Amino acid sequence: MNKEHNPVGRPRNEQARTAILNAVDDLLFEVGYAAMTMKGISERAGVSRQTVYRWWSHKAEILFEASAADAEEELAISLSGDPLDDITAYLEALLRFLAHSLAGAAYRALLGEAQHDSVVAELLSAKDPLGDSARVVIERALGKDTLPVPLEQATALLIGPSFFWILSGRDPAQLVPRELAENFIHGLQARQSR
Amino acid sequence: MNKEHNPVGRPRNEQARTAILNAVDDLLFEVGYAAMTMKGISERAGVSRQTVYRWWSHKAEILFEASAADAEEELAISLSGDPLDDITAYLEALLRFLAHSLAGAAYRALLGEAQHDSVVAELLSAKDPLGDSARVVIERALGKDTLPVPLEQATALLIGPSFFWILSGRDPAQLVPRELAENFIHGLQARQSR
Amino acid sequence: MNKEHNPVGRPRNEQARTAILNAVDDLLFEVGYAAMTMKGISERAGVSRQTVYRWWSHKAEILFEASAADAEEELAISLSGDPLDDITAYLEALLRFLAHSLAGAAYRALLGEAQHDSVVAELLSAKDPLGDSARVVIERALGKDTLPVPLEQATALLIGPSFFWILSGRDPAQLVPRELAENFIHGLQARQSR
Amino acid sequence: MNKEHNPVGRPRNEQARTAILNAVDDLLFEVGYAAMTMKGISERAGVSRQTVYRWWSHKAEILFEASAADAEEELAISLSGDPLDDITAYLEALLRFLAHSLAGAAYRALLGEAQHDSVVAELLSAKDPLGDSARVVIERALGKDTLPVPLEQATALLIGPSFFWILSGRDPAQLVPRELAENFIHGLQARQSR
DNA sequence: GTGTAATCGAGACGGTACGTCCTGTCTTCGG
DNA sequence: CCGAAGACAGGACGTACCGTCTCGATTACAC
Repeated sequence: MNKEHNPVGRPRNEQARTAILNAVDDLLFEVGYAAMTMKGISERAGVSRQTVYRWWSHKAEILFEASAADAEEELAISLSGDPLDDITAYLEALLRFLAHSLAGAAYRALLGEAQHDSVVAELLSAKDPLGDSARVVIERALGKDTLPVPLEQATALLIGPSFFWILSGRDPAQLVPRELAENFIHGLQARQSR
Repeated sequence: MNKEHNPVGRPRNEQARTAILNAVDDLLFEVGYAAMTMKGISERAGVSRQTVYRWWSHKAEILFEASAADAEEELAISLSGDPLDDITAYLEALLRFLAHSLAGAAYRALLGEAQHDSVVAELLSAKDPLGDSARVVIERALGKDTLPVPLEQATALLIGPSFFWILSGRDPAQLVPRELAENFIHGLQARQSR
Repeated sequence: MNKEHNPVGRPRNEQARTAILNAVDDLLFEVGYAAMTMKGISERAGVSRQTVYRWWSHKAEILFEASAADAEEELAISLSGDPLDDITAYLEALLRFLAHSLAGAAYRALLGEAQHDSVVAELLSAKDPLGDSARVVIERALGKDTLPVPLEQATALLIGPSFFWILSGRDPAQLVPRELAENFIHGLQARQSR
Repeated sequence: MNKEHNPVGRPRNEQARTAILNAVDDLLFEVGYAAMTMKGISERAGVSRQTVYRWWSHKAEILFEASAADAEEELAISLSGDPLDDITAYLEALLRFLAHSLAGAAYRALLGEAQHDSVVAELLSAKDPLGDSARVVIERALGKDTLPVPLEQATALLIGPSFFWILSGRDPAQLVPRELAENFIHGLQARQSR
């Protein structure tokens, strides 16, 4: 009733699907995004090339599907109630994600690709783990209605500095999440009190 | 006296060099970074493939050399004396560069590539047009000694939000440079007055 | 029963195979062996370069396969019963093959290549159209058991003079097969009667 | 009087010439004819590429010049007075030359190349070490006027079998020069006595 | 001495083939 | 219909040599 009602023929092999997603994860770690090829993925997954192409068009899509859930999870934090603590915790998670996590490496690779491949750009704009997680944290920690700037801009103020720092190749150890959090909150308050 | 006075062998052909740099610029605009190939560059420049490889190893290197001067120029602003005006002007230049300029497209492509190619990453960290320009502006507009945070972090606070906004594919028209500038300055002042 | 009954995967394209063999024949005639390249062959055959390399490693192998059957056919003669006539007919066929036939040109090119390429040398020693045909003719025309010298040496005596004449670039018209045949037979008989 | 009377400009460097000829000899032995390149020759000789091209057009020309004298010397034999001994001695020298000598390897390489390169063919027909040496031996050993066949054909009968044997890749040890010599002489006598 | 002219080294140049790799599609057989 | 296997056209990869060229430096002869 609720499924494709008459899926005639042999059903999709779920083992093949997960083997491919795992292969992509492994290869990202082992050889990097650039050296990752559709051929390599299929061979690593022990799957025919056609099977990969049947379900995904680009390696970006596979990588996106393979890492999206991890990204969401890694960027979700439990709130304490204290705004400064919460923002700090979020920035710590963000830095960990961007600089040290495999899902974050996948995200950076995809975002890099998106700069010169509109298909990947569209993929990313459809599901935006950074923006989504930041929106949630800001709403919960600071309140949606008391924000002196639109929520979307606030996410950019929150994410931007760390994002730039990591993507421009700077050392993540030089960044202090608590200071960034203070700066973010005080900046908004300064605007508010004018 | 001050130059290499005995360059043995046939000298490098300067026309070939500029033809290659121009070809890279043209191709970036016409077909985009991903579809730009060493073969395509050499053919567009009317130059042998070997000649390209003799002087550059990767298309990234050529693009970097072709766009570095433009980037520097586009990000340099003349200062008025008023900090808010200056920061605003800089952010306007930054947004124009990242979102609309050819040199900016080159920069974004290279930065994207740097996420999964350490050779390109090194290339970019050697010459950092965004950081350099931001450092200059902050020093001149706000004074180097009165900054409540290290200069390097301040550049991240200044550049980060716009950088994230554009690279994550958001609409540049939704960003108001003056507001970003106010936020940047007030945030720093709030820190200072604590 | 007698064939590979389970050839997995897409079967080889027989059209591509014959197109390549024809292309090699054509190119040998049109541009000569030296100017014949793997690239040229693939383009002439309307076939991808990979497809050529998939089945043959060197142009020599293709040429060998393309001309072996023709060589065998051109060097096979129908026997009359008279030894002198038969040997004469064989030498006529041999001269025609070496000096005027396309398959002969292929054979000379391969033999030339074999002088400085051991891979080609092995190829030729595995299938030796001159030796094979001469062996047959001598056995049938003169009898195997009455030969005063080993069969193998007899083939060298039969083939050698014409072979040297042509390969050293001398004019085939100056060679009279009947005289060579007489000389060959009388030489053997002289040995025999001692 | 007998030399170029006014060779203006810097004279040719004789050291460079011999260095090139030696390099060709060395490379023929070390890497073989096919892998021998003009670039490799110049580098091995410690000479600029232009200097090689100034005096020779093809590697075949250099190799020819480098080996012609050796070939002539190796194929010249001192006559004893007994025809059978002389012919046998010549065939021994011929086999040694073709199968084991460096100059012989050069000759085979050039003759091989001549099968598909008319420039090399012309080179070889201008100076024919095998034919020349065989003519001399036959004239001296058997007398020019008593030959029952034209001298040129006689050389083919003498050289041909060994020539075919070696160039077709057969084992030189299986060939007995004395038997070949007997066969050659008896064959001619049989013709004569008819 | 002071041209003039040819040689030599070094090495850049436009070209072209090399053999390999990956792309995305296809064609077969078997589940 | 799905999937494994693998052939196919196409095209870029980076390398090697080709034969030519453009330099500066050298080495002879002629004036």
